[in-house]
Amino acid sequence: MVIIGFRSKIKKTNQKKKREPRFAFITKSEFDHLEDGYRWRKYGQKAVKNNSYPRSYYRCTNASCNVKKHVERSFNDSSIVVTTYEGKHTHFPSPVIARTNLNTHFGSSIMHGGNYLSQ
DNA sequence: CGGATTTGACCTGCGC
DNA sequence: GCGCAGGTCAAATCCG
Repeated sequence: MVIIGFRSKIKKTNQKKKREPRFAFITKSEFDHLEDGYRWRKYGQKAVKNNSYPRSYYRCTNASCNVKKHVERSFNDSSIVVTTYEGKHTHFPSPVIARTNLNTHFGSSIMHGGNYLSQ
């Protein structure tokens, strides 16, 4: 029996063609999945050496949205997670527009609006 | 039934 | 040239 569904996907070696700006946010929450107005789908998880906690990779579920989100736990405070957004939302915020009310529930979330992440 | 999630395996790039 | 690390995708599975 031959192996079906083999990885025969042709990927362009141009992966490093464009450098998208990255924005890092510090969010205080013990939950990795925070509702920021969009729906995220986890597509991978890898452990980081600097941190003893695994890093989660999320991607926007919208077809017109090519935004990626990386969620990593803080090394000193396991209650703090570092959310890094990569790319920009090119679609109208509507997937979770009704969930905006839920966003109010996250009053404990602090956002250090600072793009201290230098590319 | 659909959507979302999980884990494993594979690929690429870089360093020495 | 080879090895290592990091990153991503696919398929299968589960829940509401």
